[in-house]
Amino acid sequence: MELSPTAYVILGMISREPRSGYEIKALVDNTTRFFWAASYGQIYPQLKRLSEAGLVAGSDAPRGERKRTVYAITAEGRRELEDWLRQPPQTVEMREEGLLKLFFAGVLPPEEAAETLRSMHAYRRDIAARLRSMEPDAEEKLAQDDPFPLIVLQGGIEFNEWFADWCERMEARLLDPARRERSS
Amino acid sequence: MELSPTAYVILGMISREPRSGYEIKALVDNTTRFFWAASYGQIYPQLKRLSEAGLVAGSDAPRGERKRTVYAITAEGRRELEDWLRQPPQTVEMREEGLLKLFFAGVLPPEEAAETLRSMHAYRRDIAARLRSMEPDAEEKLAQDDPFPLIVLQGGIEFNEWFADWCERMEARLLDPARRERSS
DNA sequence: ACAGGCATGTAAATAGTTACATGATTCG
DNA sequence: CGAATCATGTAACTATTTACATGCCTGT
Repeated sequence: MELSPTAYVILGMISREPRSGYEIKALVDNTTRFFWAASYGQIYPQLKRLSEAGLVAGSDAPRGERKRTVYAITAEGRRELEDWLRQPPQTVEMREEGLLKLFFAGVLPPEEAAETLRSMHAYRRDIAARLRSMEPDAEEKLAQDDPFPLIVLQGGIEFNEWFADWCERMEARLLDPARRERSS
Repeated sequence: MELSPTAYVILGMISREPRSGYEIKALVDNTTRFFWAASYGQIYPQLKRLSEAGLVAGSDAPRGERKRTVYAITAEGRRELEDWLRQPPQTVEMREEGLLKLFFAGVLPPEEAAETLRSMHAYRRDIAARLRSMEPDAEEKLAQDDPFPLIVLQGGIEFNEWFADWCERMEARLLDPARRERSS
């Protein structure tokens, strides 16, 4: 069975409890978005396909009068998820417009090039702060015996802090040509 | 003028000297690929569009009998490139299947979850080594008075080394539950 | 009454990859 | 001679985003 990575996001998100498409989207936006995003345009059609393939099972779960369908993972779906988790990860893609601009920044005078680094720094600092504010949430998950969301979140914090720090160091190096040699 | 980021990759790559589509692709594969990739299917059609828009100018530059077109940036193209460089970077996308698997790794027993970290570690270590081997090349560029390719490359090395190290630390933490508290 | 969140979906457009086709040249 | 590299391109497919459409429920 060849499933798209987005399909595995869905399977993973319902592996502990059944959820609606809307809830899956909200969860993704609060957790995996930073390294794997998904839109409604992917989630709802995928749920339909996974349901047809027997990897998830939908059931009506209205909230009051508002109708609602939650999807649960099936035994076959769980097998599929576990098989995927056991394969070494393949896809690694990154699109960082900041690094791209920095790469070409020699076209501009140094002061304007440094501005790119300042934007990148501010962005990474903000993301780090936002992730930090999400830590208590993930610590709850740990209490529920799943340490991984917290590990990944702390990795994200550390990464964004490293990146922000790197931007600062490179800005300093850029504005002070004497410091151009490598510090390592 | 609304250009795709790939268009700016092309403009940037020919900002110092004219190049053929083939050469642009090769350059991208050796440099920006790690944070911004481009395929022939994007490059050749883009070159045509940029040429029609007057941002680049193609001219015949055969090598022997083999015909070949190199594209040079025009004054208008350079203006466009510089304007773009002055805007704060927007696009940041990341797809890291490893982090995704790690996020859901609670589904598997710890020893199998650690295997994902080992794969990620090996991958990042190899990338770091490959980038290191590219350093002499970028140091040449610095001699040509453009420090940015080297800065970006060294950032890539540092990032991959940080990531590899993080994977090692998380594997240790995972296999030794006593160490579960945060070290910071 | 209205804003905001809950809830499900689709259509259209854009972006991007992969595979293929073609052919010349260079190096061992 | 054969393999690798230079060189240009397109077609088909897949993925993904964005915008739109619809309507209910809750709190102020």
